[in-house]
Amino acid sequence: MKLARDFYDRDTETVARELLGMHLVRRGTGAERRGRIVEVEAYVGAHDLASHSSKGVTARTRVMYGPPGHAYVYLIYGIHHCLNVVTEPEGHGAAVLLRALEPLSGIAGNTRGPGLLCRAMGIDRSFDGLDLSGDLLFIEDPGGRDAPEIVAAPRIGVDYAGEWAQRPLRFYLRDNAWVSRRDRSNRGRG
DNA sequence: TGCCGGATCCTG
DNA sequence: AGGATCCGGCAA
Repeated sequence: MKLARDFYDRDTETVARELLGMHLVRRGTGAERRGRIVEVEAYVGAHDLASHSSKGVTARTRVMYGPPGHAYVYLIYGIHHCLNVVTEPEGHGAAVLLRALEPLSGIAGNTRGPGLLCRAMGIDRSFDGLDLSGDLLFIEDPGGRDAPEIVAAPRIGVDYAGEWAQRPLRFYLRDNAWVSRRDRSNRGRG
């Protein structure tokens, strides 16, 4: 069933881990597009120097600081879109970046990587601020699954963030073929 | 108002 | 290894 707002209104690392294995569902454009979330990153709040919210409340981060259970979508390098889901109570400035999907149905193209994920799911900046309790874009718990084996690793592309760059806030399903990058070292399981 | 650089991806 | 290509954030 569709995840309710209280799922998102919790500790960001917990939400990130629990999102692994959930289904991201996109409707409103022909056949339903559905993929299994296999890789995420947690951006835990304004004190997290890798997070856009560390700049404070601005036009761009307004949605991140808004209520949980909404989409935060931004444009990166002028080309690609990235999809996040806002977590924790309003005013906290935290979100989980969805980095890769295992295609399940209705998906054409690559879903390994946040930009490719958005392209395959038909998500752009018009989705910024969208309420995930609606029918256009939401996350569903497929139920009936065992607890997945999760690997924790440093986040990708945040080397500018000092010690926060090293924090193991990237999570993915161990041995899943759809994860965007393979680690050389399998550190930080958990 | 101008400039710098990025939570990426593709090609060479 | 480097280019694409837009816009947010900050300095002036």
